[in-house]
Amino acid sequence: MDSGATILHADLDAFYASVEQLLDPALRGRPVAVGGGPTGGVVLAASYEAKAYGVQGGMPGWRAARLCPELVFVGGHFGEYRRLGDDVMAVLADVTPVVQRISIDEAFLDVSGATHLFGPPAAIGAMIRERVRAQVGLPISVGAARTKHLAKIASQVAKPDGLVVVEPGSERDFLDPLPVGLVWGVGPVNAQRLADRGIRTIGELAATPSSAVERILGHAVGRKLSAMAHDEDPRRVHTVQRARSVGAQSALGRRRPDVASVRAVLAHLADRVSRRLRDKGLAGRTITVRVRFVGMQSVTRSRTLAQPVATTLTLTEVAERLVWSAVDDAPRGSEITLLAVSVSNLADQRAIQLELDLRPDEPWRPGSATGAARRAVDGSMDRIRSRFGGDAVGYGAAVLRARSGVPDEFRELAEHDL
DNA sequence: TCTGGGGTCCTAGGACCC
DNA sequence: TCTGGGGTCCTAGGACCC
Repeated sequence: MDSGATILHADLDAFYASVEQLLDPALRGRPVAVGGGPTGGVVLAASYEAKAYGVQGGMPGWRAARLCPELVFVGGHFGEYRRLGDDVMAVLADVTPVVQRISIDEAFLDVSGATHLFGPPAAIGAMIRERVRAQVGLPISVGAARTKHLAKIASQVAKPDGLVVVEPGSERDFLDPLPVGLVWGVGPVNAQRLADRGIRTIGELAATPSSAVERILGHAVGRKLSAMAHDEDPRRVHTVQRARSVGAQSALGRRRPDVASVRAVLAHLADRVSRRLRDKGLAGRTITVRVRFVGMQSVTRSRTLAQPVATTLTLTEVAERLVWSAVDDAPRGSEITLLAVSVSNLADQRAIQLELDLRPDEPWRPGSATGAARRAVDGSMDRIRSRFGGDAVGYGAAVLRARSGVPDEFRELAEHDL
C-alpha cells in the first residue's frame, strides 16, 4: 500500500523575510530582519542573507545588528503573511485534500492518492515548488519520505529552496550522517546531553542501545527515537486538530509587581483568552499562570475548578490569586518581567452553558456577579467588538500599550487557529 | 544590555480511592 | 498495628516546536 515516499512536508523558506522581499524588491538579495531593531526588541525572522551572518529568529535586535551591520530591519506586514500563507495552502489543497497544516508556513501532505494524477512523489514535490513560486512568488522546500518524521527532516535538509526525496530503503544512508538536532524533539538541551556522551549524528544515535538513549533523554523521547530508527513512525496525516489549551502572555520590562498594574495586565490577558475561548465555543477547568522574574526564571501556578469557565471576570480573579501566590513565594522585592494566563482541560461550552444557567452556582465567585451576569457582560462586549473592531472596548490595555510589546497582528498570527 | 508570543507533550511527586 | 497494588487526578517544572 504505502510503499513509496508518499508523505510530503512542505515548508516555506524564511517565510516572513521572504514575504518582505517579495513585497519590496529593494530588499531582495539583502540581509533582512523582521521585527526588532538595533536598539531593542527581538528578531522574529531573518532572510537567508542575514542568516549567513549568524542572525536568527528570537535573537535580540542589538545582537543581530552587531553580527550584521548592513542588516535591514523591517516592521513586518502581518496581514500579508496570513494571506500569502493561506494562498500557499490553497496550492497544496489543489494537489490533495489530505493536508495537515501545522503552522502558518508548513504542512504535511499524503499524496498516495494523487500519484495516478501527477506522477511519483518526486514529481509532485517539484510541481508544488514550481506552482508556489509561480502563483504566490515564494520559495518553498519540500521533503518526501515514507513517514512524517522523515519527510520533515528531508525538508530541513532541502532548505533553502530545494527538494529532497528519501526513497524507501535508503533511509539509513540518508539519516546516519545527519546531526541529531534535526530530529524532532531533540533541541539544544538534549543535543548537548547526547554530545556529552559522544553522540552527535543520527547514525551514532541509532547505534546506541535504546535503553541507554532512554536513560539520557527520558522514556518518551527515547521511545520516539527508536520508533523512528525502526521505521515505525506515524504516517497518518490528520486534517483536523483540536486545541488543548488557549493562552496569552505579555512581557512587561522589569517592574515591581503592584496590585493595580498586575490586575490591569491580567484583565487584559484574561480578556484575550476568554474571547478566543468563546469564539471557539470552548471553556476550560484548569487555569495556569506563569510569572517570569528577572533572570528568566519562571514559576507557574495552576488551579483546577469544578466547572469549566470562559468568562473574563472569573478568569481574571483566579489568575490574580495565582499570580500573588507565586510572587509571595519569591524572595521579597523580586521584579517580574512577564505574566501569562492559559486555560486548559477544555470542553465544549454550549452544553456547559445550559447546565450552568439552570444551576448557576459556580466555584470561585469572590465578586458579586453571578455566572450568568458575567457571561452577559462578555456577550455584549463581544458584540460591540464584532461591530466596531477589536479595540472598541477592552480591559487594561493602556498599561500594556505604555510599553508596547509586539503588534497585535503578530499575536493573532501566533495563535494556532489557522 | 539579556531574550516575543502561541502552543504541545512529558515527568514526577502527592493526594485520594478502592 | 505497620501495611499491597493499581488507578486517576492535580500541580509544578521542563524541553521543545513554530
